[in-house]
Amino acid sequence: MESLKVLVVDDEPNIRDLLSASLRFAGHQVLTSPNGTDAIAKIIDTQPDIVLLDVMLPDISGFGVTKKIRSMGIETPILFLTARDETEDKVTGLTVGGDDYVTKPFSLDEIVARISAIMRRTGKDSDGHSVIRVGELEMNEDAHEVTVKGEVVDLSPTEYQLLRYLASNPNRVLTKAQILDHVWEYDFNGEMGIVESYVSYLRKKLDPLSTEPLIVTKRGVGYLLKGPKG
Amino acid sequence: MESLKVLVVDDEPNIRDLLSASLRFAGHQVLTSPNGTDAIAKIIDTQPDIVLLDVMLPDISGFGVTKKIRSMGIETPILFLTARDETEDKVTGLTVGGDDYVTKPFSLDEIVARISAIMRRTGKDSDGHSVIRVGELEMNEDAHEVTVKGEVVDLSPTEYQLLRYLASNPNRVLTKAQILDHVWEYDFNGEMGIVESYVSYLRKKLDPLSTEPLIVTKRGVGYLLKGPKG
DNA sequence: GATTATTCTCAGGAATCTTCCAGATAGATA
DNA sequence: TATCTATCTGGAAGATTCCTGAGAATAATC
Repeated sequence: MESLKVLVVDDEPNIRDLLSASLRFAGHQVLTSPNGTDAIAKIIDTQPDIVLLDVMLPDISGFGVTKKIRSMGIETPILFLTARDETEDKVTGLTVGGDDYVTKPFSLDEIVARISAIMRRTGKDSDGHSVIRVGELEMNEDAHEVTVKGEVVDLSPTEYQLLRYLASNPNRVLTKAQILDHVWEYDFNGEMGIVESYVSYLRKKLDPLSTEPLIVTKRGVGYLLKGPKG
Repeated sequence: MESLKVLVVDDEPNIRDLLSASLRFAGHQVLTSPNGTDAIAKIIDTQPDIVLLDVMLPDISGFGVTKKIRSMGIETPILFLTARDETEDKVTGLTVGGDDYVTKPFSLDEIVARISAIMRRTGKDSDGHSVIRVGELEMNEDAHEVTVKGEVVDLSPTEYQLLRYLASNPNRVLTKAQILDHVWEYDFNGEMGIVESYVSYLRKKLDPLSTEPLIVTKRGVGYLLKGPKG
């Protein structure tokens, strides 16, 4: 994906920093804003490609910000961030067009993936490759479908996200800490043993279909997904 | 469908913004107008392909606008927006020719579908494919008829709209929030559980006729309609 | 005005998923 | 080889998500 200009709007500095770092690493240009009024100004001023917008803001709510900018004819796609227990029902009428929303707490990889999905749908992403392909493995992001040598593999949500993270970094060792940070929610409080468990789950599902093991353990370091070359 | 020039006339900014965003995403060019006099001027000036016209306007009523422009020989098709409690007789007399009307509150997908229908009827849309075909499923938009392997399936209005939304995005996961925003009315204030209910209804009607389940649940993500190939 | 159809909510239960634990296994080191 | 450590994996509790039937409220139809 080409570089995008992303505006992150959230009153919690932690969330802003987390998202900024993650999105910058994904190759995007990031702007941040702590409240609604400032966000509106920045949107008008800088015309970002996409806005990550917290619904709960100190001054104007995320919904208010949306209405305001839409009334000015600005069609920038928005990815809403909402608390889980909050308003799962009040999204109606807001995810117009290509918009979407994720619930807090989210995983960083989830955000990056959703941004890609939105940009693909709005057609602003030229090389919209919705398929990740590594050797015999294929992940269709639109359909959320995984195949190995054409055979469909059924994965749970976490299994899917883990595999996507590995497949996005083929032939590269990823430490358990990195995996935990990318795949699990940012407030996850558990041990790294869970990564081992999920790698095990993936192997049990993937290896019977592949000619050689896809996920390789680098003892003392981490894991990597084996690609065709390198 | 090719790109259309649409004029949205409504005094409520919210409605204008909602429709603008939705129609722009559908690939149309959108102009807006807050009242009757301005609308008449814009119609003469810009010659839109279709007009979305609120009946209740602060100055001249939607009917007045219609009479005015028709008297000038402008035959642009009109889609009236009316409040539910307004008498339907009033409207029906005026929806001559290719015109149509929807009651507020409406669902965004309904509007897009009605526009397609009008353009097909008035013959201005060349490649207007009035039949959605996904695998064994066929939806005839003109006749509002659904068949699976040739067998006719009887659907309620909401069931039909849900299926149309799914069938318009085959092999693509749609979240419950997205489904709610596209299929249900924009001021719907209910839970997402209703999407589950209607998916259940659809499955009960469709699956007995199809060789394999059409609607697939992507746990933790949403639903998708399975098409013939990847 | 009565009957039927539809919409929507709710709640129990089923199915699946997440997480942790502990014993088994394999690799590294002395 | 013996020992230590890291990793693997099965099991199980608990949580989450999804499905579906039942019923009330509303709208459409005759």
